[in-house]
Amino acid sequence: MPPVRKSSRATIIQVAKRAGVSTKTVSRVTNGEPSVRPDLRARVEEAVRHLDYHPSLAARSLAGRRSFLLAMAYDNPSPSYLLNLQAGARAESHFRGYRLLFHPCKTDVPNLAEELIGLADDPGIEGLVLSPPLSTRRALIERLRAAQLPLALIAPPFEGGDAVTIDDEAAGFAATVHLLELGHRRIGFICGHPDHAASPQRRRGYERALGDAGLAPDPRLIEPGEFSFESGRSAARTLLARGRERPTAILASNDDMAAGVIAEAHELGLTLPQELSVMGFDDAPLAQMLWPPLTTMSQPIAELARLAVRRLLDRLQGAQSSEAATPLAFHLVRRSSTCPPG
Amino acid sequence: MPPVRKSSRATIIQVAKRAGVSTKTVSRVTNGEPSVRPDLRARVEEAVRHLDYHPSLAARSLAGRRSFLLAMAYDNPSPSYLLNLQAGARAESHFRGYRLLFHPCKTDVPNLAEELIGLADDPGIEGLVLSPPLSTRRALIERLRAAQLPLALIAPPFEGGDAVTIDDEAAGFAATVHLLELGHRRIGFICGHPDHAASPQRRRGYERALGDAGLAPDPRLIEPGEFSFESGRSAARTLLARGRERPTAILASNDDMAAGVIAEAHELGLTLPQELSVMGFDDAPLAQMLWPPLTTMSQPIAELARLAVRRLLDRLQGAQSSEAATPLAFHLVRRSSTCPPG
DNA sequence: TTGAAAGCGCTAACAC
DNA sequence: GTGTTAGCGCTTTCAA
Repeated sequence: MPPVRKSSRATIIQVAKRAGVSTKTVSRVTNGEPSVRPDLRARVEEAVRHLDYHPSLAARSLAGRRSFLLAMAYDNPSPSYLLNLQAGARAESHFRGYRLLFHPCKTDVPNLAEELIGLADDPGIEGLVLSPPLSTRRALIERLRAAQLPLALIAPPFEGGDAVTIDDEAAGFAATVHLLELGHRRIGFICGHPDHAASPQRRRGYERALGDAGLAPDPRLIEPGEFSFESGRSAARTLLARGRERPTAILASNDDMAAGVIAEAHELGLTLPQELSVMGFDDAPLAQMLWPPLTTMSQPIAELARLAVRRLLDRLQGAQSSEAATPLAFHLVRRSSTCPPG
Repeated sequence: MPPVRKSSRATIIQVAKRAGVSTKTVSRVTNGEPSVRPDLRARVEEAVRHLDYHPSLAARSLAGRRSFLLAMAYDNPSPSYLLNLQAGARAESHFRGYRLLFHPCKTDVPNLAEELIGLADDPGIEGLVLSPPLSTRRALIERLRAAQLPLALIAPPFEGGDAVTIDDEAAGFAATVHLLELGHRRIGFICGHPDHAASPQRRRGYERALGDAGLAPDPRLIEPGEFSFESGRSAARTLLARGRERPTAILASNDDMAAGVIAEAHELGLTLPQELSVMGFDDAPLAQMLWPPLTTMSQPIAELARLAVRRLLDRLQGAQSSEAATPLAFHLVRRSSTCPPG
């Protein structure tokens, strides 16, 4: 089985010859090492351009004992969320000269840790990006850390130099303020998956906004959820069963659950948004496809993944920037699912 | 910048030593070449197991001048569709010992062909999987073929040994039959993107089903679309503007457009599904999050990608199975967005 | 059917 | 700051 496409590319030797330097100097230039005289560097760069030289990944890996490979593992939380994460992680990896492999997996398989550690051997990854819900499994993460696998955690529910998060409290606060400003006083809240860091934080923001408005949080207005459409729907069923006491607005911790609220409200024959305002988090494509279009808090998902990869690569390359990352910001996207209480 | 994780894995030499054979024999065994005496093969396999030997990708690539790398290029048609495609392609690649890189790109950048051809040099991919809408750009594909880049095309609108499709005509037929069986006679149809192979085929199925039921297709019941939510919505606006003449059911060529139809129907104050039945294609997660939940034709998207990769790899490895692939089947998923006309 | 030897293209270590 | 040399771990001749 011969290769179908022979590359016949220029090698480092040809570049060195043309530039009149040694191969080692070419290597130094292509690797961005500082100690090369500017004139030599320029000659090498000219030769590289002229010969359209691309260093062979295989040779670099073999000689340098590094794979230039990262993996991102996930257990699909939601297609659009995941795709955004992929895009951000890919962009940063690419920018830094790394390739990124995606590794879908199941959170609940018994030896997931071994499976992931195995990635360091078989494809030979240098580091692993873990996205929710994998990044929330404390035991898993401890196993991986013990195995010396460099990690980047996206939005985990605990601290660590390798974690990158979002300012969920502020987002929960801002979302609630939007509803308060519209005039709502009975605002229902549907929590996210309890394992996820965002969940308690968003709830804290909600409660703080209520407090600032002089309102005491009512436990009967707060329902658990799991980030799924179905969990949102059943939470809405409970919240809306309270007759005249029911909330005039519901804030769901993500768009999928908000879709569940909307479905349930339709089922109950409520007129939206007049009889019930609904909000979500994420600004997924879904938000625009619901009826009415969903007001939601948009989060910079791709940016989060990009940052996670950047920090991972920084650490891999020795820059000990181990202080925690500053949380990224959200913003409100107003659509038609919210209005003053009717 | 030293490697952070030194692998210190067993090499082919140690395996050869333990098995009492030459490295070449080990190589033959690990590559599944036939001409090795069973007893030697057994000894090698024992040694491989015992030493937990994994051949080094880098060394294999360098010596064998192959990268064991494939890429899949796409311009996000819809998150869940894409994720399914990714999953199928990944599964088959992995099964065959290949890694798969994802390459998101923009259909309309001027030198997309060069960008993709570049993938054969820089990461050094051996083959490229193209998914819609990239697989529909004839000029692009011709450039890539001319560059000798082995291709797999997912659902392109034209023939070719490297194309894998779905039986869209049958699907359009089956969907229409479902609506006819419910008793509908005025059935609107929203076409897919004109570039996409599926579009005319689904429409053909729709018209054939109508014909079989003794109905003449009415051009005023057929609207163009582009697979997007917005295009579905504006098509619905047109179709539903016909007063008493309006269709009692609308068949949209995908779920996103069906979501647009539903949004428009809600806007118009129609009661669904009694006053309007709606159907889509794909069975995306979205279908379950709409109100009412969407009846739709489910397609084996992951399977399609898997098949595309299989055929690509077969060709790369010399098996000239160049006859066209048999189209894959759909099936109907009944939910609540369709009912007898009321 | 099997093995010996010669690289694949690059980087590491060490000299200069 | 720069060059030389010896591999990295495998596959490929080609000979036996």
